[in-house]
Amino acid sequence: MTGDLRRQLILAAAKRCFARHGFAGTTTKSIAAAASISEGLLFKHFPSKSALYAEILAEECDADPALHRLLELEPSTETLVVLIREMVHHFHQISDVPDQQEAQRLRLMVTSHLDDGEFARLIYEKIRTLIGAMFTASLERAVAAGDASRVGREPLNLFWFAHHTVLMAALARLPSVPCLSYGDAADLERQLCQFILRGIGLNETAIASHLDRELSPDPGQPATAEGA
Amino acid sequence: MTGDLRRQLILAAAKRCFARHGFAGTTTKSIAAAASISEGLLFKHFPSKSALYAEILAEECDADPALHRLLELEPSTETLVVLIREMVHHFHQISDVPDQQEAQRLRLMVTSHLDDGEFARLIYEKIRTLIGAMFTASLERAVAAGDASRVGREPLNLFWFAHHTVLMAALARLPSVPCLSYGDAADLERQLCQFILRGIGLNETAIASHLDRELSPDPGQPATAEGA
DNA sequence: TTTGCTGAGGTGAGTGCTTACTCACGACGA
DNA sequence: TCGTCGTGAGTAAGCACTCACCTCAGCAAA
Repeated sequence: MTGDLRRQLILAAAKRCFARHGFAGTTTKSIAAAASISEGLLFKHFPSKSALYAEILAEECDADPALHRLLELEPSTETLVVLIREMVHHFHQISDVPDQQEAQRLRLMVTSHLDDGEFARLIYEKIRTLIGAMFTASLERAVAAGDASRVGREPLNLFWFAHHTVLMAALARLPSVPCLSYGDAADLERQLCQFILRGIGLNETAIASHLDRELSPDPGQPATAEGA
Repeated sequence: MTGDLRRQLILAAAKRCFARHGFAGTTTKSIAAAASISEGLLFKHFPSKSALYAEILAEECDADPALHRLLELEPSTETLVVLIREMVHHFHQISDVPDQQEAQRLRLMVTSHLDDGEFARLIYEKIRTLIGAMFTASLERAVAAGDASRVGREPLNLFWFAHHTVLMAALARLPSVPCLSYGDAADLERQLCQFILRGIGLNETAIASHLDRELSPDPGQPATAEGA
């Protein structure tokens, strides 16, 4: 077993532990067990539990490459709808596939809010630089095209509101027994999309035409709409 | 010092500790210090750390009495707007007043989502029984009055979406350095209200008329719109 | 081929410290 | 002289972290 591979295995195991039990709730013993090694070896690779945790957080800061596909689209009402739809789908699927990469990222993100918020700030900033411009530009176009009404002087806030909604909805479905039993859960993604699109100012006709246009089942691996 | 009073002081101190550092991150020593007593006395009042934690969670399940004021209103578009406005205000103020009762409740709520979700389910259920009917009835009236368009077969989901949005917005502002720097933060409450009211289907004219109607600064202690 | 050395991968029994929790005992009002 | 309030020095277990030691491929001299 080469050192670098072992290192990656430890990081993966530790991420699972930290995501599920938080920093204080995770013991180095449990990490070592999850990685199927001795505690001694763990400390050969990482100087301390904190250093290991810090490295996981830093690693998670790297943005999702699948996201970049969205950024090549032309700003438009259509793009706006796609953006929201992908974002909703991305968060929605987190709780469907258990113990998955993205679920861990969500947990780390939420944990950070309860802590000093440092990690969350980094992620938010990364999201902002990646999709902020695309979102506001698309909203501008939508307003110009008569698809949306202009709302307030801070269109980016609308994006964050949307992000809040889907993140919290995903969090509520995270425990093995979901915290909330939505009525008509099968249609949940669509309801979320409609709520958000109306919220950011799109009118009913624009929503109806653009949201229905793409009822194609997701082709292969759909782009995720952001990073946490 | 009477036993029952001491008990309450311990509970209050422990709630602060648990809310800030989580269950695993809190030591009985720190709780005793926060309550200005010895560890020994702590265990005279509570058989274990877990029992103390459980009692705090159970206590938090009791609904907010201030909420009941809202429930005496007649279901209407106006009531709907008031409900959302109060909910937004309630969550918004959490991060303004640091180390406050409601902030602890928010932390416990979020922590539960990362854990087994048991506590969160109880709270959600309590909220649902308290305001579910009022929300849906008001939305019905709004639709009937031409103030809102009917959206989907599950109006209650819309309420949860709204709840998600404000809860997450509050969470983002919880750390001493907020995770997000909203543009034009002074107007944030109003922007959130507009986002949500549009999201649940109210039309622009209804929002404009009802939201502006009550720009009166909150009279005394405003009712909080829910329990977490 | 054999031998001996090296250095990285890996272990498990420690280390001292902290944790949750206990207990013998003092203070004191009823 | 009780019983309640309260303490501080315990205890055993668990914690992050260390260290002496083992294994074994790789490699070069004999």
